[in-house]
Amino acid sequence: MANRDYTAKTTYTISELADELEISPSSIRFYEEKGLINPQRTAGNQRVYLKKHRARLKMILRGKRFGFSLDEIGEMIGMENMQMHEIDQIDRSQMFFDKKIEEVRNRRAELDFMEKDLLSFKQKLDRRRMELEATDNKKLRSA
Amino acid sequence: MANRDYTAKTTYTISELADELEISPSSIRFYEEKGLINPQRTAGNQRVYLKKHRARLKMILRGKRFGFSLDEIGEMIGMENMQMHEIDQIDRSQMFFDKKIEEVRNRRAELDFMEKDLLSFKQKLDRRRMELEATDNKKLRSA
DNA sequence: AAATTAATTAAAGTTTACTTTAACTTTATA
DNA sequence: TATAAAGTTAAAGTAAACTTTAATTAATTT
Repeated sequence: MANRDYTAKTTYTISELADELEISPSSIRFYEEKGLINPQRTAGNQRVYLKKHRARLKMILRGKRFGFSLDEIGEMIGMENMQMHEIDQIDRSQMFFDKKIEEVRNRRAELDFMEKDLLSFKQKLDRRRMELEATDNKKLRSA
Repeated sequence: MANRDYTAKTTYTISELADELEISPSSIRFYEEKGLINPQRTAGNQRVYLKKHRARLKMILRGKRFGFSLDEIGEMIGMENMQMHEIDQIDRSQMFFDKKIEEVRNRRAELDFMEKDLLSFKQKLDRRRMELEATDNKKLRSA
């Protein structure tokens, strides 16, 4: 296959990624400091990000939105990259992930409650709106 | 109806609520300072919480777990309690809640991604486990 | 080649959400 | 009724997650 280059983007500078993910370059550097991501470097020492780094960052942001702390996210990443030499070690990690998966599933139920809270706020406004409209109509008729 | 008292609990001290909701009394005081809750007081100035305060606290905690900041939660509560005198005002508030409800709904999709991330970590471990077991069996046979 | 523009680091600063402390008062228990 | 346990406030302290700054170097544009 000769000379294929569909100009598909495969590397990113820090600010390209920052723009795309709507976070600041310093946040990305901060995550690196915390050991959550390890980009390559150019000859001149500037960070170069590949698809996998972008995917990793997206995962970090999802974890954050879920409510995991950066330390927790770091723990997961650490386990993912760990050399697993013993069945026991694997079992413990599996249990760790089972717990996290359950947390995620429980969270779904909470979202339902949250939605109910918000809908009930909205309905309260609806009722108030109908009252107001009734009053306004009365005023209009009597005018 | 004479003398009914099913000893059903209708008031709480700060530490009773704190214990039940698994937060510290100071957190509850902190939420009060932020204007998120307003308990009654005893003659001796101690806080007394009713069912509605308990419900309010639960809502605050749900909001927090969702990722709303205390300021955002305060904004919602403020709108709930606001005197709505104008249709316009109501419309703006409705739009506010519509946006929040959409956020909650979008979050459900993210939970699915999060779960996928975690499941894929787990499967990686599964594969590693099978490799390890195969190797161990070989060793056993050759021993 | 000169001048922007973007990147680098280390360190200090900021915000949010609490927690702790201290000095004191109220309520419950022995 | 004395003692202990729980509550009160204001103010200072803390941890996490960034952000800002400053001094410097690299890459891009004109």
